[in-house]
Amino acid sequence: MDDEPEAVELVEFNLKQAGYAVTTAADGAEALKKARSQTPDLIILDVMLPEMDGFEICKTLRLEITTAKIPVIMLTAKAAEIDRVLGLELGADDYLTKPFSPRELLLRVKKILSRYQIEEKPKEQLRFGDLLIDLPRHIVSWKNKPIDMTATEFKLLTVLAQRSGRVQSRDQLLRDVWEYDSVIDTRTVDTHMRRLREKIGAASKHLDTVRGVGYRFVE
Amino acid sequence: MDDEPEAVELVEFNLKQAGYAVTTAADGAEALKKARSQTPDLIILDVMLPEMDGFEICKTLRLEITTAKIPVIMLTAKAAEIDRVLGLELGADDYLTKPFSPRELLLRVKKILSRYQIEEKPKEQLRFGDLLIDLPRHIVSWKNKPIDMTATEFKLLTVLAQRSGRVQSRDQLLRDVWEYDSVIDTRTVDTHMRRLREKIGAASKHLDTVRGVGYRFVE
DNA sequence: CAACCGTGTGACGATTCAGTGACAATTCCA
DNA sequence: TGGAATTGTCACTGAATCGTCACACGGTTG
Repeated sequence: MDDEPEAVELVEFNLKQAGYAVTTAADGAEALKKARSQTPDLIILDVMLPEMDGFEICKTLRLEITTAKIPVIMLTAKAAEIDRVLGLELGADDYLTKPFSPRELLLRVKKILSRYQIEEKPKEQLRFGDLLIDLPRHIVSWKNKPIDMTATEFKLLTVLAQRSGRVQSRDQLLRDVWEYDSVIDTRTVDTHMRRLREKIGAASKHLDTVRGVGYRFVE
Repeated sequence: MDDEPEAVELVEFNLKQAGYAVTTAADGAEALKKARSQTPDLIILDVMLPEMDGFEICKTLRLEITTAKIPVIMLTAKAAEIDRVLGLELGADDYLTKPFSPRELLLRVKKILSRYQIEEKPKEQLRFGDLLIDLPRHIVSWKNKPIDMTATEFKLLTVLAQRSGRVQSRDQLLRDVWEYDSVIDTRTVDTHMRRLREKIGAASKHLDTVRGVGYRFVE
């Protein structure tokens, strides 16, 4: 997320080389949008950006629940302390002054990620556009409006969403949602899918039927 | 804890100015001794030290229970990356390359301390609107009027409130409220929830039942 | 085109679940 | 020690939820 295309590419190339999945953004607005929708493990942010500067973005990221805890590394061309100060007080986790070596960047990234990985836990929230599934709160919401559903429906949706993109057979779902080696009819799954679709309304576009195979959650 | 007396003094002066209590050590052995006996909130360590170098000390600190969790900031004269790596791999929490400004040091110190403080303070009081739970006093009040309740009810309410928003299964509650791996019937939880709700009256709007899952405290 | 297969749908009885009142066992305290 | 407070269990009940069925629908296949 930088203003100089080549610099962005360089960073991207190096991070990808190192095995990280990288998404880039051309400006602040895009960066914020992607941060919200993808909730990355780490954000690298250039201070100098068109429109909204890096400080502004960092501040905004910190204010929103979904992005508040994502570590941020700030890139700055000015070595002046004041920039650093701001970066730190804004809650950035680290910073680099340009020019920096790719190796140095990788080290920072590695360090930050390892620090967070220690505390890392399985995802508590799954977000797909306007659909939010909050596991510990046991709440599903669509466009910030909570959707009431039964425990079974919640579990079914969760299992599908956690395996987003992969088709789950009815048998698979019976095992994972109903847990015991159920003596339950596989058609029961259909009924629950129907009820689930009814309840989540527009969000049911995420729930695909794969004829002859099973069901699939799509993003 | 440095090998150059003036530098130590400078750091000490600045930290004290900022209101921190500072202890210094002239060499590695002294540093270790003081770290063990005083268990400070933070250790600033120079890489270059007579006898035992900073890496050695850091490694030793990490090995001992009393000092393992104390955050360490490393100071190094060499900007070479390799040193940084070592510092990081040794588990230092941050580092500074010399020369550094006092202001920069203060920022790092502040940041590290705040990071740890956030994780460390269990709240003594929980307040949700008119409902106040005072942990050390063992008092619950609603609109400033104390509510009489039994120890079990208090614990139950506390556990739920401390995990506000997150659904707790009956089993979870049995583990956390009754503590031992209880042979108690999970339905017992229901009974206590009922009594709790009766006693706290209007405040029971905070106590949600999540059918098929458990109970949840909502704000 | 017609038979077929798999899925969506509406309805309904069966089951599960949490709230409730009662009661015995246990603990607490005077 | 004795009575009161607290605690754990149980059976009962209404309501929510669940599983199943029969049928409708729509695409696929021969």
